[in-house]
Amino acid sequence: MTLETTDNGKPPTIRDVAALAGVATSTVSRALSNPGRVSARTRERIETAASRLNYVPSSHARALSSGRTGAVALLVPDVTNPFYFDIIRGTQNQLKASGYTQLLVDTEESADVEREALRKLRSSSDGVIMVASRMSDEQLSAVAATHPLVTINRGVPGVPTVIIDTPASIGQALEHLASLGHHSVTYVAGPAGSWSNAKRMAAFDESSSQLGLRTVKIGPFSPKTTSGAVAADAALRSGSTACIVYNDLIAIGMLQRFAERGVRVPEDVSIVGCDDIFGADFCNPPLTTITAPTEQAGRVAITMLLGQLDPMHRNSNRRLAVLPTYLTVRGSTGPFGGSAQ
Amino acid sequence: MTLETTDNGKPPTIRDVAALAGVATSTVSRALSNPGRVSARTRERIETAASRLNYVPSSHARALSSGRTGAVALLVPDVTNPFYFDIIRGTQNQLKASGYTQLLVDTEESADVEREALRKLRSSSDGVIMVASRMSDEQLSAVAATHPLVTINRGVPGVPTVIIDTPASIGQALEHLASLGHHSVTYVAGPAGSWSNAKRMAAFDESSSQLGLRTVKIGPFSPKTTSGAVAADAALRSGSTACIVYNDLIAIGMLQRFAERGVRVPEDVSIVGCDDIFGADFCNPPLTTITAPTEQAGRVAITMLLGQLDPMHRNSNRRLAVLPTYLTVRGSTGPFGGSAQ
DNA sequence: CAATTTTTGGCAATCGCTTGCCACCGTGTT
DNA sequence: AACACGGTGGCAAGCGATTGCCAAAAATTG
Repeated sequence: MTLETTDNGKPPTIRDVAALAGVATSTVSRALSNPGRVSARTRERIETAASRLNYVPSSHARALSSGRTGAVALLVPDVTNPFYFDIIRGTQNQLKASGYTQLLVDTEESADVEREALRKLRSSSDGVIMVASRMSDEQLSAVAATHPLVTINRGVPGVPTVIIDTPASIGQALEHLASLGHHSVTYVAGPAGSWSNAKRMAAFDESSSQLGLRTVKIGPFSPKTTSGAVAADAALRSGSTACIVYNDLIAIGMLQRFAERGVRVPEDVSIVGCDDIFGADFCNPPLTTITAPTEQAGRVAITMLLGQLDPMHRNSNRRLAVLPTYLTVRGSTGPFGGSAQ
Repeated sequence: MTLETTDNGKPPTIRDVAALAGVATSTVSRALSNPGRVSARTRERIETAASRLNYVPSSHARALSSGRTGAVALLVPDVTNPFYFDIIRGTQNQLKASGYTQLLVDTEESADVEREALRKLRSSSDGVIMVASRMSDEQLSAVAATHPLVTINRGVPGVPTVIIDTPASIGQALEHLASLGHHSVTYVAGPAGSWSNAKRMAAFDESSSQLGLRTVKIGPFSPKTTSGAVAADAALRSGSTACIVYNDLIAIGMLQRFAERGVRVPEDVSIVGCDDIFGADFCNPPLTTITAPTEQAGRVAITMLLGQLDPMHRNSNRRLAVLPTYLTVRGSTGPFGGSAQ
């Protein structure tokens, strides 16, 4: 039941409200966005008028004159990668709670697309969250210098970042494998340009040498289940009895391939994934993986970004958040040969 | 390498470009958005100037004066439901191809949230796609009357719609079950307010009576894997040997519960899901399901919406698209007792 | 009760771009 | 030679808000 009293066909503007309330537009503007600035009586009159007209301020007009857009852009490498689902959900929720709108952009795992998107969005958003950006440190720093920016899973000196500390759990995963009796472990690498892949690989190298494990590395592979087939075949050829895989998507693809080839998991080969995405708990066998607090990452990133925007929160101005992860053991890891030890 | 020649600190405006090119702002505006309107020579000069300044028109200013926002809102009941992810991907891709921006909103499966979002977005988007809307027919018609709207999986008379015709394949699924020897089939219902649930249930009723199958209905259940446990227990109590489940999320949850309880699928009970979401192919056992062309649905919806917006395309003005589905048989269906027949 | 301070509300400029209307220019027509 | 006309480009009026500045009104003070 929309009663647009001033029904000239177009949606009501601030002027219509002002007229109905018998005040100037400036007063309406203040009453609505800066309550303390007008007396309670006038404010009330204005609010009544506004709701009678079902008035909604034009975000564009507001953006134009105030410079604030009320929107935050989220740049994600691939919207269909389940890993990002919960990040998107996290940012979405946190933004809505603060009255912001989310602009979602799929950057197709390309630095160029990221750059192009940034160019366009710079003027139409108050800030940007970039997830697993492929851009160079210099470029990201440059962006951060002119526009509020928070990165997720991409550390850049001087740029506020939230990091899901998957590498920290890789040691734990390797210990888990070692204690099951594995001596040789393969790292199945993700995309070449990926920062998190580099970090995971480095942690793998370090921990495995500490544990005295023999290691092999294969890849890079695209982070999709379809890469699993090649990865699985390569893993088999590597001669290791266990794999740590860049992410669950590839790991699940490998599981499928192993099933096809009659390779038993975990009797013939153990698999550890990363991220604990949707599906990791119900694939066959369920995947042992490093669980990541992805939704929290989204929320924290927004909190940090809003902190940059709103001078109120300037105090709580963290520049870095490192979120802990943990190993979730399921059915895809076990002793080689299947004998409990 | 950003060379903002007119570097006063702020991003360049159309005025800067005009000055550099030695023309009026109106000419710049036309050169950029209405190429035929200026001579080739001036246009070129302007384009050079614009790119030298790295000029990007302000979408807000443009929206304010022209009324066109270049944005389309996508209202989705739950951004973390994998079913919607390919829709999001589809709209995203199609929009980007047409130079539009996507505004993603999670409506939390609530008609109220939908209404509120619409109120806000009406002025900040050129059109809206609503997926599986919970609003009433009247409300949706009212929205469509004042704002370009396309619904997905929610038929409303007079409102352009794209429907994924899952009900059409339910008959096929029932035949499949009947031919495996099942005589009693349970429908595991989705949310009460859901249009697609109603349609699927109706198709289930009709086809099952045609096939002379005994039927039971249980539910409603929330479309999440976590509902699967209750649903599985209820299904067992129903005494049927097979289930058709509102969607794959619930179906996968049921699979997990059955495994916990030691109920074998498909020997003890057969399961058919709907949608063929991410995960349906690698759960245990892989799910027989009705495959839906979700990404295509997103693309088609955008095409229809853009058709409403752009007078150019007014001719290709379809009001309804029905996308066919098909049954994908995997491991979760089989003869009762496990004996091939 | 006059003087001073604090509130409250209005005026008008401004944000960056679009677009209707008009003027000018160079050709083509009669 | 006078006139008409299509092609170009400029002028200026918005679009719907915000906000600095100022004046009137109200509250406080001595």
